[in-house]
Amino acid sequence: MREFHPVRSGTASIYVCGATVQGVPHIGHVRGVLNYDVLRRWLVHSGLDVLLVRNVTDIDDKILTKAEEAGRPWWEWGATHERAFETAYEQLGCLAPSVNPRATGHVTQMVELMERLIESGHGYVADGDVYFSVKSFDDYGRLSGQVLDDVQQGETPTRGKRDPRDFTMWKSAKPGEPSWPTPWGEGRPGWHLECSAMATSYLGAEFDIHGGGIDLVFPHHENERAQSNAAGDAFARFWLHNAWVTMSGEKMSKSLGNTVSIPSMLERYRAPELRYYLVQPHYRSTIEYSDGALSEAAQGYRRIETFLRRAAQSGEVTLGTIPAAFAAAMDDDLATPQAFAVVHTTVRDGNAALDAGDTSKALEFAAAVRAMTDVLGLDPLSARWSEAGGSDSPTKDALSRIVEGLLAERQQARAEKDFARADAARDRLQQAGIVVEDTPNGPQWTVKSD
RNA sequence: GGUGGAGUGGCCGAGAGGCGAGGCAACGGCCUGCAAAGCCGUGUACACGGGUUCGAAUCCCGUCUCCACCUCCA
Repeated sequence: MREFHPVRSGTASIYVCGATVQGVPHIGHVRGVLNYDVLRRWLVHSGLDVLLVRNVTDIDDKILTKAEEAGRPWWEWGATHERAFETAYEQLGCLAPSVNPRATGHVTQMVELMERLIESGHGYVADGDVYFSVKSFDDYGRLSGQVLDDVQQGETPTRGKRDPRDFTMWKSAKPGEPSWPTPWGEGRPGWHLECSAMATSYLGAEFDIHGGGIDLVFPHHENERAQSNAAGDAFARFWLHNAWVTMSGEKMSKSLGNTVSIPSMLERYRAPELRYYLVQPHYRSTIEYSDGALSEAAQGYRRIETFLRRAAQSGEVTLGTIPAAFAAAMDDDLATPQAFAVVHTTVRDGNAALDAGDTSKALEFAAAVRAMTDVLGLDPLSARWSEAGGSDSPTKDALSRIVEGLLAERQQARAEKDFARADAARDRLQQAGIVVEDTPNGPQWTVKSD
């Protein structure tokens, strides 16, 4: 951990390894993207102009085999799942990246990088494949802490490799597979090469932060770093790796069949509740998925939401200033758990101020809560999450009239002290999923989501 | 075999030598026609065994258990 100073003052450049678009996104995939979204929002709030590049690996062995199994063109398979990922990110309130480059669109840059590596003796060609010579780069292994001699050897035949530990930058074309022309023949990109090429082509030879999942440390990021540094590019100054979402103690993955897809989650929870669940733990700690923990997170979000709605009845809740404790937490390696603690103590203070009738103080606390949750992408009053957003739809309008009618009857019954009738009205609404709460400003109702 | 990480109260989840982060749940109180929401109060937890220290969840030694990476993976 080191103090963050950007390469170019006033700007932060971030490259994140995005999805290999071979299947539907699960909550583990989204977790990482959410973390970098929070990081980006925080850096923007800190006054930096953030450039965020999130790549799409749209050519890869798995995409080819899965597309073939499904009898679909490989490019359609990739595009379909790319859309699924983008939709999931958007639904959870991730800001769009500055650019989301696809590997297939950057072959020119990859060829250029390989040429530099071959010229300098770090790369070599064998039977149309292009390899990186691991031994030619002294610093190999430093990022991941791996010692070259102790690395377990793969079982794949080494073909033209000079050393079995050398990795493939470019794969020669096989019959029926898509390919692109290079000086060494037709072929397609290797996974490590594409990220090196895309990162530097958008962010320059040296940039600030490179992110991705913890599994990418070795070999992916180690290899990216080797390629770029060996080619003379300073590359990333900071590496961030987010941990997993696990299920029954095991990492969530398609091969284990323990994934939870985003669409199925959103049937049970609202998007900001799921976002709260994934963003609250520290990004470097594993989230052991459980229904109980998720519903607790949803409760936590609702507590904030309820407070802000309550406050909004007393006046306008603006985006206020961020408390120092929150900023200190976020500045400390993105310590979101402590940041959430600050949010909650502010909520408590705000509720207490409301109870005490101190409106101006309450609105001040509420404004601080909005500012903090805004940075976390969780502001309940934002246009993104506020349910008032679609209130003028005919359906909502009709619902609202019926509910208001029933509530008026209930108020009448209450005034007559006919509490049985009043409670019956409330029960009827409750059965329809509508929760009624009495406040000093009269009864309030909300549609409950679960 | 090598590398990295984890084990905290009923649950989730921080912290990192003395002062119990925060949330959820529970219990008691206030408020309420009753609820709900909210507020106040209650919990004495840090895998195990030793040690260092006036004092250890936090440092040291040892042990156990779990996870991840070294093959595609967020």
